[in-house]
Amino acid sequence: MASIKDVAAAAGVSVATVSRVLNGHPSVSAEARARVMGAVAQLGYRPNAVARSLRTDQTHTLGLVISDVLNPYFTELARSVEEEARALGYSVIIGNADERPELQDHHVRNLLDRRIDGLLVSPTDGGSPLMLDAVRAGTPMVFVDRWIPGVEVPVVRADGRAAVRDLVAHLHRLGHRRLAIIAGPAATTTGSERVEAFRAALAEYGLLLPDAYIGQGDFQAESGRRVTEGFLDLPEPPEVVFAADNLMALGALDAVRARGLRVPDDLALAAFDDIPWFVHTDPPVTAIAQPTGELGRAAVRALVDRIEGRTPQSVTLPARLVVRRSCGEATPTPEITPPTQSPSPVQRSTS
Amino acid sequence: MASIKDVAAAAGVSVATVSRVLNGHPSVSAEARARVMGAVAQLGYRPNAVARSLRTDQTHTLGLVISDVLNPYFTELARSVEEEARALGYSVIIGNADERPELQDHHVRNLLDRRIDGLLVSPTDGGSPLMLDAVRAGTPMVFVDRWIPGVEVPVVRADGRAAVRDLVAHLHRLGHRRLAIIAGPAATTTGSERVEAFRAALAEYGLLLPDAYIGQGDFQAESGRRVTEGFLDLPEPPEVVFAADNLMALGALDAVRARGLRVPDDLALAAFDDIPWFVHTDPPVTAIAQPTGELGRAAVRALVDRIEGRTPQSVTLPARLVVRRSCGEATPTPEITPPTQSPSPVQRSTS
DNA sequence: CTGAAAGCGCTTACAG
DNA sequence: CTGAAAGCGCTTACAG
Repeated sequence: MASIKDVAAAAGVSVATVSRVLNGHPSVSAEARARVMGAVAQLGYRPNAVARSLRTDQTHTLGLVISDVLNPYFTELARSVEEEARALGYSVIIGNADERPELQDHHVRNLLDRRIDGLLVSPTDGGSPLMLDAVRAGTPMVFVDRWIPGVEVPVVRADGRAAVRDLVAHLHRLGHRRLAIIAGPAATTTGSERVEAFRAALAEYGLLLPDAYIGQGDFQAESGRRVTEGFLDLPEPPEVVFAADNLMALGALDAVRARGLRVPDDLALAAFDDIPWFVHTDPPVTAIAQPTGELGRAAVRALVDRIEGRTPQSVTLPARLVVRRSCGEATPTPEITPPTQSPSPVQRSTS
Repeated sequence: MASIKDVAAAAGVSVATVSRVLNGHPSVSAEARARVMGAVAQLGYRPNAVARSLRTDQTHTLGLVISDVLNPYFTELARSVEEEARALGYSVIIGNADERPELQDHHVRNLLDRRIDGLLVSPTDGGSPLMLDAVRAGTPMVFVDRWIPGVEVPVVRADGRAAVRDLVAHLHRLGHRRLAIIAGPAATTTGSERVEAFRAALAEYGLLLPDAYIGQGDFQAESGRRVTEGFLDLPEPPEVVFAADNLMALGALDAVRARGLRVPDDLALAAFDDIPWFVHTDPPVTAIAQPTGELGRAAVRALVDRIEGRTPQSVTLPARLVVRRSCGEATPTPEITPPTQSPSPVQRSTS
C-alpha cells in the first residue's frame, strides 16, 4: 500500500507538504497542491488511519455497546446512532453484549484499547469495575436507554411511566384485574423501573402486584417463554402478562401457543418496545413505543458534545402506548388523541 | 493514560522487556516478569492497540459490510460472525450499507483506511470500482450470502434452489397457478438467483412467470408494500406472492392488510429467510430458512484462513422450506421428514 | 535474559 | 509557502 512517502516522492515535495494538502491546511501553493493531488490519484493513495490516530490521539470513532443485537429495538438504535455519528464525522464500532456482563466488559475493554474517542453504553448490569474505572479515568461516555445510578454520566432515555399508566388504565377498562409482568434483570434500570412503574400504576386502581406475578426474565426470548409457563402453572394464573421488552413478548407468544391457548382470550399480552412485526402478529400486540431513532441521535449529540469540549445534556423523551388487540377488544372511544400533541397520548393503532 | 514507558519506569526495566512480557515472549526472567506484571496492575495499564497495529501491520480486526442492519437475517449473520471471530482472536467492525451502494463504498473505504486484516462483504450491487480495486490490491476478502460473479473471491452462501422447488411444489399442490415474486435488485446475486430459481421451478409444472408477476423490490419493506399493491391492482392479480426476503414480506403483509384483504384467502404469501416472528404472524408465514449461523461462522473461517496464509474454501449450504399456513391449509402429510437428515427436507412446522 | 535503537505512517511546531 | 525533524506507543532484530 502506498504511503505518504511514496506520494511525496511522486509529487516531488516533502511529506509535510503532502500532509498539509491532505488536511486542507491553507498555506500550500496551488502548484504543490495540484502535484500532490495528482500523485494521490495516480497512486490510489489512502491515508493510514492507524498512523494518523497514533499521532493525533484521536480516532474519530465512537464505541457503542448494546445489550443485544438480536433485539430489533437495539438494532434500530444502532442504526440511528451510526447515522448521526456519520453526519458528525465519526464512525462507530458496535459491541454486542448479548445481555452478558462479561461480554459487555470484553467489548468495553476492546473499545478502550482501540482508543475510541467516546463510548455509548446501554449497561447490561449495575456497572462493572472496568466501566466505573473508565468513567473515573475521564473516558467520554453517555448512557443510552439503560443507565447506572450514581455515576456522573449523561443519560439519554425514554420515560415510560406515563405510557405504563395508560396501559394499566386500558387493561383495567377491559376488566382485567390479575396483572403480571415479565421483568428484565433487576440490575438494569429498565429492568427495575418498568416493574416499579407497573406497580405504581396498579396501585392507582387499588390493585396489588404480588411476587408470584413478577417473573424474572433477562430481556431475551427464552426467559419470556419460561416465565410465561410459570404463570400459566399458577393455581390462579394472571389474566394479562406485560413483557418488559419485545423479545420476552415473543417468548410469551411461544409459550401460549405451545399450550394451545390463545391471546387474548386465555391470556392477554402487552409489551414494552414496539416493533413493525407487532402489527402483524396474531393478534396484533399492544405495545409501548419508544422514540428510538431520536434517542440514538440525541445520545450521539451528547457524546460528541462531551468529546469536543461542550457540555453534554441528559435527555428524557416520553414513550407512548399503542393499543392493538392483544389485551382484548377495546371499547371504541369516540375521540382519538392525535399522536404528537399531548405529552403521553394513547395512540389507537389502525391495525 | 499510562504508556509502556510508564510501566517500564515503574518496573525498573526497559520498554523492550515490558513488551516481551506483555506478548508472552519466552526469554524473560521470572523476576522481571513479576515486576512488570505488578507495574501493569498498579497502573491499570492497557496496551495501545493503535500503536501496536501501526508497528505490526496487523489490526486483528475483520470488517463486515452487511446490506441492512434492520433485516433480522443480517443481524443474525452479524452475530454469528462476531462470535466466531472472537473465538479466533479477531474483533469485527460492522458497516451497514442500508442497501445503498454509495453507503457500502463509504464503509469499505472506512474499513480499508483502518487497515482491517480482512473484509467480509454481502455486496449491495454488482461491485463498485473501489471494491474491485481492493480485491486487485490483494485485500483478503470473502463474500457472504451475496457475491459478485467473475471476481476471484471465496463465497459462503446458501443454495435455495431445492427449497424454492419444494415451495413451488407445495403451492402447486394447494392449487395455486398464478404465482408472482417480489424480487431483490437484479444487480445482486440473491436478487436475480431467486427469480431464476422460481422461474425454473414453475417451468417444471408448465407454469410461466410473466413480467407482470415479477415485481422489482430492493429487499426493504417499503418496496414489498409498493410491489404488492401493484400486483393487487392488476386485472388478474396473482394468487400467491413470493417475497425474496423477510422485509419485503413484511411490506406485503402491510399492503394486504391496508386493503382489508386476508392472507392466504385473498393472496397467499411465502418468503425467503425465516425469522422467529413468522411463527406468530397472522397467519404464520411459510418461509425458506437459511443456515444463517453456520454461514456466518464458515465465512469467518474462510477469511481467517486467507489472512493467515491457508487456502480459503468456498462453502455452499442448503436452505430448506418451512411450511406454515400463509399459502393455504396444507393437506396433512403422514410422514414428517426429520429436519437434519435429507439434503433438502421439507420441514413441517408445528405452528 | 536484557536494553538501545530503528522504524511503522503520520502531523505539526519550528526555522527559514 | 516549504522542509527537516521530533514524536505518538509500540515491536523486534541486533548486540551483548
